[in-house]
Amino acid sequence: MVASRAGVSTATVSLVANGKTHGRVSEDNISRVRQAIAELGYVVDSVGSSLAKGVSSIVILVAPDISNPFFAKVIEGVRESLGSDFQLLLSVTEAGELPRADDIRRLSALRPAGLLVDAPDAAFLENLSSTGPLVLLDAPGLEAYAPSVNLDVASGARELAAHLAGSGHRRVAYLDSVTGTATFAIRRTAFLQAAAALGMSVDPANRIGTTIDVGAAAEAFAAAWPQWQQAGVSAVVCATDTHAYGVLQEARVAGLRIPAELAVAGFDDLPYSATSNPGLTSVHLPAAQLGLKAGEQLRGLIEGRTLERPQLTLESTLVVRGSTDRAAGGHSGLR
Amino acid sequence: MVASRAGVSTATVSLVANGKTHGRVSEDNISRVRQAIAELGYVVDSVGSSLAKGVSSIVILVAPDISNPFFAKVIEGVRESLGSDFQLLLSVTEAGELPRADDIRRLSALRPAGLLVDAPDAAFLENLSSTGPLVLLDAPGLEAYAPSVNLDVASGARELAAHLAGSGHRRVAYLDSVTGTATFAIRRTAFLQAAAALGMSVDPANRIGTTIDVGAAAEAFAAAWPQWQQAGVSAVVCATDTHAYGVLQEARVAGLRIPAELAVAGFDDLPYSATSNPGLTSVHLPAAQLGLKAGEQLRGLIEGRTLERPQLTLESTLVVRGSTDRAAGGHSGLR
DNA sequence: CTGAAAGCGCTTACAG
DNA sequence: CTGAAAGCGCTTACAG
Repeated sequence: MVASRAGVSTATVSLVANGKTHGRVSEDNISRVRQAIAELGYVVDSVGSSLAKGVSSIVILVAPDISNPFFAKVIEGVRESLGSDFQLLLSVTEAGELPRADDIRRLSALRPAGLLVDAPDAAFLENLSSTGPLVLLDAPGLEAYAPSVNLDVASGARELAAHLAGSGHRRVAYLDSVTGTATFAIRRTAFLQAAAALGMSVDPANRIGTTIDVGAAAEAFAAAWPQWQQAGVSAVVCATDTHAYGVLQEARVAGLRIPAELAVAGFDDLPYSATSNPGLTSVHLPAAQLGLKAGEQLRGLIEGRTLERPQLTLESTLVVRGSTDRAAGGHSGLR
Repeated sequence: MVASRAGVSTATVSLVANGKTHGRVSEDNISRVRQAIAELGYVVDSVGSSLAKGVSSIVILVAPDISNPFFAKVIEGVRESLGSDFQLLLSVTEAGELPRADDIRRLSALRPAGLLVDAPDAAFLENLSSTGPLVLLDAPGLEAYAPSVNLDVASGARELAAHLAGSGHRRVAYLDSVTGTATFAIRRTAFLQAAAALGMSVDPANRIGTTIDVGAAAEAFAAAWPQWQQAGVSAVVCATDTHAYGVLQEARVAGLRIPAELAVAGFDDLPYSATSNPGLTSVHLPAAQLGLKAGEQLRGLIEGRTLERPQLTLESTLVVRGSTDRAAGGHSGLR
């Protein structure tokens, strides 16, 4: 080790590089080593270090859907809380898939300092034989497996129901997501329950579902609308903003006035929802916070702390825009 | 090492695990070791292996913009070509940023088998002191730094110009991206040149630019349209599909008939462009191929081969849809 | 406070 | 064809 040529043993260099000098290295040596490190641009070889320590400085983030503006925010939050002490690396799988058992084994062979898993299912967690620090994101109902950070989508769903009821809507349609993720069941159930309590009816016949895809949602809406219209539906709630974009698209084609003839709302509050015309009313989910908190929890675990609150839930809030509220406006087209 | 308990030395196990048995291990031992490996679910510890070999099985993909449907396709291609011999990990940076020098040093300390860098700039490559296998993606003009796989956006731009000229357009506007990336200069230059050759005018006054953002593009178009209209502009070409979505959005609000009163086209052919209404005419870029070829080139480098063709260029092609061609149709709204 | 030494889990000449 | 041994770059008891 070249750095040791600046006066001391490799052991001392290691101590300094790891900040474990307290009461073990003289001030004199500390500064001498620091200078040598700076001069040589030395960076601790993480492979050697990992082998000796039994663990690396890599944190692996596993997620089924990385190409998603919502997820980009989550990542930002994770980065912020993890800082530069850890290398955040994204596990890349086929779109919409979680890594398979042998992928996981290979990832474990990297000896990551910790694992962050977004939107897992029970089967995945069952297989996950990893023993290291683990935090789940957006895994409602799976709290038994590991500390997790969840989103309280139900509260936002109730706010949305109240908003629509307050705007005078009485018959509402629901455009669901067909993926079996727990969050969608929660969104639907919470909304339906609150709607019923507020005197709005969501006829089972007026509930449909598609994949999370603008085109699919658009087609499904186009096919369903005549019937919904006949049934007196004046508002449609979509399980995701992506579904809602499909509805907005078809509604424009059909010349439907929004929100006068049809109010539209979604969940997620994706960036595009703020700039679309009309703006899309949506249940805002704190993506960056989700990442941030998950990162903090994982740090705690890595540092061997016991988490005071292993289960965290973040609030969702309704953002009202032009798609349900004429007054909410948004920018209004050509000037 | 537990696996060696199945009869032989660790050296033999290592040989089998690495497939270096040719003429060095007896058939007998090979199968005995294989069985032991299977029984114990043994996976080579990549940290120990990396240290001994001096290189890991990690391939790091560095990119400024991971939350982009186009990029998701690129990743798919990379995965396919890299297979399971390498761990593909995404370096996560702030949105739109490439990693800084010390990030890179830390990544290098992981001893990656290779590096894939998407859309870099010269400054980044200057700093990149990494010595290992390196392949650039979408880095026109930077071929001097490393083997690269590029996109021939110019040919698509020329096709687009021919298509618009053939549809009778004479005055065209251009909505550019303001980020300095080389690809945008190429898109613009190629289109303008071909347009001029075909007798279409793109008045400098009818060229504007915004960030890659639907809202920003929508506003800019809204502000510019009155003048464009007065100037007789009948088509607008956008540097990205994202820009075009903004134009389509505002055009709908204004009640502009598309493509009759205004034809709109973009670059990238994002998934949404196929399902929007009208569908968006766009220059298709082979994202998955880009990733696939880059992965193949990197593999070659890692395996010590000399690349027969270190510089690859993939063709772009025009996809004509309803936004420029009434006949191209697309699905047509409520049935 | 300091350094020599063992060991992390592998791979690879090397001698047999 | 096979195994003992050295070594990859670090960290961490341990003895001083």
